[in-house]
Amino acid sequence: MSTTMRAIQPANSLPPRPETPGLTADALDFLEQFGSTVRVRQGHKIYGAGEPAAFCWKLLSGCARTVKFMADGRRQVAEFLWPGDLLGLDDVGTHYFAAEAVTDTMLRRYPRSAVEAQANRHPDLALRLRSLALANLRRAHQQIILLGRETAKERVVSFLLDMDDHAVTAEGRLMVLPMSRTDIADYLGLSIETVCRHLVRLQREGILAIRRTGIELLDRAALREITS
Amino acid sequence: MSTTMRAIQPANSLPPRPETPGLTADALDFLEQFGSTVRVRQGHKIYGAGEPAAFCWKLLSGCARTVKFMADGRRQVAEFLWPGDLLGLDDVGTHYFAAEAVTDTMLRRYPRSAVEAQANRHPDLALRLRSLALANLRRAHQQIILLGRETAKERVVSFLLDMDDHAVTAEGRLMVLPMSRTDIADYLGLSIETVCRHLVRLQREGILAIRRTGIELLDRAALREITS
DNA sequence: CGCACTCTTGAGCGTTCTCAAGTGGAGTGG
DNA sequence: CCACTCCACTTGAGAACGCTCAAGAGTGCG
Repeated sequence: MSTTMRAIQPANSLPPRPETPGLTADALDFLEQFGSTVRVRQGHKIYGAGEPAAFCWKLLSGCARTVKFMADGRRQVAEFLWPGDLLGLDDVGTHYFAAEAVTDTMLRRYPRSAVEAQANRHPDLALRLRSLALANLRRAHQQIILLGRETAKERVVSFLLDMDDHAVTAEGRLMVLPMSRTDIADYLGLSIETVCRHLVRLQREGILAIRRTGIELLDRAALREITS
Repeated sequence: MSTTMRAIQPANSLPPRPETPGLTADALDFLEQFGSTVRVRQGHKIYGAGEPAAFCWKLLSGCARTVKFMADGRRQVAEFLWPGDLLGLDDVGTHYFAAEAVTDTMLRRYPRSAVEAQANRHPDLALRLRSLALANLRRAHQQIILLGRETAKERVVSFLLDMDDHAVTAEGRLMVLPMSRTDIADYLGLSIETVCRHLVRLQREGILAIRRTGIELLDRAALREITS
């Protein structure tokens, strides 16, 4: 598979919506000796669907996505990745999803053979890897509920609240969304127009403001009310 | 979380649609000493959402489902479980989904503390647990694509092909579906009426026959064509 | 300034949903 | 054994939500 494993949960004021265990990266630190740093430019692939899962990756900077195409071109985005997140650990033989850079990214790449070998010798690393897989699984299950049973408006709001934990810029209020509307639509199982319209509708309700460079959340309580 | 971990992949003539690694249950065998056998009747809960994940379970016989309710009653079924499948292993602290018996079931129950303790000492068990988590993750990702980007007709057909691997009766052709239409609808993110209508439509096309006790697949090639 | 691209807006359509009624077994009690 | 009830499933009609197609607005870049 191609999703990701969230390695570090940043200590935000708002707790992240996916309730992940408090993981730190320390148990992975001694893998550093096997790592190499890679740069992937905006829009380019990190790894492809169907390719052997020879490496796993840690996102150092930028934003990435995991995607899968259907035969006729329909696309599903499974996850967005943020600095500190791990990619490619959830595929056994070959990658199920592809991974692509949403913005210019820097990554650290580790051979899977080294990871597996170390995991065999260090129970704490094995436990960490399992915890990461389970944290990913929980997020996948949350996405299943979102896609299976939430309305378009609820999906957009859920997305905004999720992004609120990740995409906040240093200068306060404005939430910068590095991904395109198309990415958001394919992540939420909607059309790009539906995403647009609901954002505009929320803006008219005074809940948010759409800016040139991002979105400003004006009434988080109202957003949380919508997702109930 | 509350989904399941598929322990054994039965050697069917048709390969199962989710490409899981070839797992056998042997590495879990020495947990048997900690297990106890439990019977859960049709419709009753095995464990509830939000409850501490104190046990994990192996389904010995019958069929089970993992479900989650939204505040207003909307329901999502995450998975159906079959004999040999493991439940409850994918939750860290508390169960995210609930698990319920679709039919009368027999289960084997293991304390998580014992599982964790053994996993710490036996790297092969730790690896097995991780493989199970990753197999579950892959199936969750397949469900995400189904829910995000497939049409109602495609979802119903995907479901039928999945069930074809599990629910086959000994007496040949008839596929017995132990779960209700409501379960199927909540699994596929559809309304019960939409599931019905598409089944009838497929029957009219001569692809299947709806029987009192189940469904007979008449043209599997046509079904596979639909999911492309 | 013009081109390319993303995002927004509009109109109309279609799939799916909701609400409602009807059907048919399975089980129960007379 | 036959009514009666209950429940799951099916079928129908109409509405609603989200999609498609199309055009327009805004932005960045050469």
